Amino acid sequence: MSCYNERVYSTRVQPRRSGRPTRDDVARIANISGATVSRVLSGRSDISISPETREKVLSAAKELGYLPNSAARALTNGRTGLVGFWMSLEFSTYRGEVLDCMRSLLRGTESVLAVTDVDIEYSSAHSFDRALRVPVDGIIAFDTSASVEAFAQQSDRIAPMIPFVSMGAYWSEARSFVGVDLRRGADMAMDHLLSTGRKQIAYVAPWTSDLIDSGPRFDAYRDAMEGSGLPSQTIGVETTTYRSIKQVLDEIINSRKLPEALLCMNDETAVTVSTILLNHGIKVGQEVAIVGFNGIDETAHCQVPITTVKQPIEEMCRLTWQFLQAQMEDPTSPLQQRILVPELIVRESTAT
Amino acid sequence: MSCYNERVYSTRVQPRRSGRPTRDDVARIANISGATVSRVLSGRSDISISPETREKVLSAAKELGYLPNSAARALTNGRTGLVGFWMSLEFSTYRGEVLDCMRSLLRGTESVLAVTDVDIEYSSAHSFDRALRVPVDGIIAFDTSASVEAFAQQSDRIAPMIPFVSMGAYWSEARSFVGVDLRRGADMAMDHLLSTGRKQIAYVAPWTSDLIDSGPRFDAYRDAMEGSGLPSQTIGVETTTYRSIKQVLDEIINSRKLPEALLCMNDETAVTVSTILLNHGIKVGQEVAIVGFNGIDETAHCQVPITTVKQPIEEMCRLTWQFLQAQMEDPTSPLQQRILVPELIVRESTAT
DNA sequence: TTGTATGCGTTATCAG
DNA sequence: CTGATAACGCATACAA
Repeated sequence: MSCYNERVYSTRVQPRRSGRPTRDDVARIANISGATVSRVLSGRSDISISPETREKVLSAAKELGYLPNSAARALTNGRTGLVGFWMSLEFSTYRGEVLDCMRSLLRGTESVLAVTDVDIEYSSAHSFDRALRVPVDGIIAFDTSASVEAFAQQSDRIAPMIPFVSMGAYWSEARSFVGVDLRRGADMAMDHLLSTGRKQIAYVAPWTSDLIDSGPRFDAYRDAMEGSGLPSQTIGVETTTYRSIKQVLDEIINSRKLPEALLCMNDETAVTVSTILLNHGIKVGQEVAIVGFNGIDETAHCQVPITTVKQPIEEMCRLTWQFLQAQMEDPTSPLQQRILVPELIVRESTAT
Repeated sequence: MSCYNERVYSTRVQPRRSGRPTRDDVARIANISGATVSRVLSGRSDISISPETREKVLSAAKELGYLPNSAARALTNGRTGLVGFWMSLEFSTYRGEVLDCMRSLLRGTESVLAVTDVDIEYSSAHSFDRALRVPVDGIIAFDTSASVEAFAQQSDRIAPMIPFVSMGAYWSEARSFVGVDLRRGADMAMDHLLSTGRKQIAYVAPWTSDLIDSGPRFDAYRDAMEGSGLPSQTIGVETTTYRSIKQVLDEIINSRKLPEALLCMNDETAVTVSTILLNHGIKVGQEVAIVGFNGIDETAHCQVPITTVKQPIEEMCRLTWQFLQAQMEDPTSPLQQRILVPELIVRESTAT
């Protein structure tokens, strides 16, 4: 390159150098080549390094507080060691239990879980784009209906390249998944309520969500009621907080229109409903039956233990991780799809 | 370079190419340069592109299902747009509420939260290394004592380079933090118990954790008891599950050695303890006082509302994010440190 | 408006 | 055992 052709990149919009010390900074201090620094710091045992060199590198690295740049590493290696876990970070006990389980599974592994918020309420495209900013080797999408579809759609081509397994209540046939047949679970719950003689059964869900008039839980409810020639009744709550549920229930109770049974879209709601009824002196189980979904621990230990449709969390997570590992090892491996059936756990809240 | 000097890197151990289409693949299809593809896909409005070119690029990208490689982008830009959120993914309601709050804060931002499991039980160095594999622009460490220390130690040099704010009960003076003075909160709780005449007060925590004989909560308990000339009594539980708490309590109740008050290390434990006592027909509040920590919603709505030391979640998260943003904008900005005081919320469980 | 060339910080290959 | 260097995929300064 001739001297008059020197390029001077003086005015970059954004500084490229992060300011952090790099491998070559370490090399300079240690008076050896950058390649050797890499070798030492790679921590591989199949590479031989002279003790003095190793020492020089390590002390230089320590002095500088050097930390390898993970983006550069990822670019070179073609892999990051990260597994993206897409889920709604909106809090729920069930989600917490699932996260807990997944975390235990990955603990012994080389992979690191990077949990990303995929917001159900917001535009799926937006969440989707954001979640994809995390450089991962594979993705687990847990209970994120919108994103699964978006991903599957855009995925005509890209999908086969990124290891992806969806897990939970929603899935796309185009990709690998471990699904839970909530419809079946809800059917079991309705069978149970109807076969124990309940006729006035209402479905409880937030009217701000899709669950209020669609999805496997609602569908099962509606079909069962119609199948028995009974009228449906939906109780919409603002949110699943104590306050807003109480507001709705108080009104119903005061107007003496409380049904014989309440099918709640999740356990938290069921527990709260139960508490409120009990505070009104209503006998949960005898007077009013309550059923929840997911099977969180609390349903077993609250004042009146609650009947619930328990998700097979452990098996779901285990299979998902297994499927994803297979795909990460061989991206061309065939799709793996499995549907699990939840379990109806009958407790006092639906006693006769 | 002369022809006899051609290097042929034919046999790489690991394939470098991920197999996914790259920017230049798109360029080839569209018959234009890679730079232009970048320009189109950057979505910047201050760059002028001819309509036909844009169209060509977009359709080629779509055809290939092209997705930019985030690692490469990060390397070039010097930033990833990710914020690392370090926390224990071991489930607890309090952690869930904090996560929920943080997520809301970042929702409107350009930044994406990448939640990483930092396991308290395991070697801090291990967790630490794993968490650092995520390429982030800044780090929030929530209630992760070991990692904060490890980071601060290693941080003599590196620390100033990576924006880092710790949040919650643990912090290092060497870095920015938003702390919560749990000691003060626990002092308030003990004052309350003692001033309402309780003398036999026990401290409840898992004996498998450090909390059983150290930390702000235990220290406050011990000091208050000693200060009043009262004997300390620690009740160690295996875990904070219903089963293991019940096992311990049953024994104590049967041997008629139940204290007048129980200071529980967290709300979940307090709620469970309360439930168990109530099932034994023991009047919570009158016969036995119960205090929890953190201030989760449930304490307000359970059978007997529980007195608790409430964490200032919202303010804590807001300040932390504010501090981190400042550091990310200007890495040389001075440390920001703040300590918040929790609030004692008195409820029926400590009624006289 | 578009193409060419450079560098981001690594790792792995090849030549000493 | 160590040093030089070619990629990895992208964004931008510069030239055209």
